[in-house]
Amino acid sequence: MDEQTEAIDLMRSITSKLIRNQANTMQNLNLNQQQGRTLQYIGLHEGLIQKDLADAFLLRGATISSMLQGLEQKGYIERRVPSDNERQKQIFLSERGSKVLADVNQVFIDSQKKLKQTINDKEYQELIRLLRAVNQNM
Amino acid sequence: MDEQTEAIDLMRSITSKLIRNQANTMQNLNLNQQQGRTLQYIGLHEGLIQKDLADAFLLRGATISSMLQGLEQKGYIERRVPSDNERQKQIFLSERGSKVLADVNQVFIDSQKKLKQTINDKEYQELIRLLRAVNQNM
DNA sequence: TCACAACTCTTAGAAATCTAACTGTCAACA
DNA sequence: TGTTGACAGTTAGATTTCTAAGAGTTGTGA
Repeated sequence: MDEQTEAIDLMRSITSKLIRNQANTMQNLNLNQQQGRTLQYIGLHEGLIQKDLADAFLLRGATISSMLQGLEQKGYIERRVPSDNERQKQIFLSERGSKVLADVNQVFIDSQKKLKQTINDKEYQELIRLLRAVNQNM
Repeated sequence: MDEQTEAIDLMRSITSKLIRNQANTMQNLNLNQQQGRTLQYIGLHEGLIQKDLADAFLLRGATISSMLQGLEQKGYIERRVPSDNERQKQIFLSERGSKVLADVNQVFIDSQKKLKQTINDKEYQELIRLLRAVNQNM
């Protein structure tokens, strides 16, 4: 592997494997990875607006718009225009969405468990520390 | 951040930022990130067949097929059926593809430099070591 | 040898994502 | 108060990626 790009090559490789591992289960839930991540984020920040999602995932507003239309059609979320600002739409999980979210969370938890098993506990703690620093400073 | 999924959340976050950083330059080259990665891989393994790409990137054969049609239309690659196995197609960079590849490589090198600057040298070496181990054992 | 499975790639059609342009709402300030 | 720019979200159309099904080629075992 080329040393000049090894770090990002490794991250991409690991990410691909994680997505592949999750693919089967997510497909049973009728979601792709991005939709699953979005449901998770909504669960943690109910009432957020679409722009918050665009910022969190570094995606275009139009992409969020389309994705949420999909999640709304599947009955996983509800969108409401707040009375104090008619430009925005607040997003909430539906009852059905909350149920699916539990399954989605489990998929990601299992993924992390799998990752954790590849190195020992001390190494894992160090990896987390380093990734935090990288993420924070980028 | 949820501890149960923090490792994968961090990796996804960092990956998103890398892609976002590269987006402008890649767009000038008329390529997206996946297409850039594919050109890199072809450059390193000229004469490989489509299946090799599907395996390397954990993508479906159909996806590779479509993507290569795009790269072929743009004149960046050539595909040839080898005489000893008519099922396959070997892939080569065109002259134009080789030129673009130099620019693409620079984008990824710059990305890694940016990542490297977020932590000190010793930490960076340790990060590489840990990512290698994770990637290998997954 | 020949039937059948495996392999490699393609196509068709659906879904997701992107860019660019647009609508409607709010905020700032002369 | 009225204009102007910023903000939040949508739509249209192109591109990418996916799944499912299919075509042609090769390998294998009876």
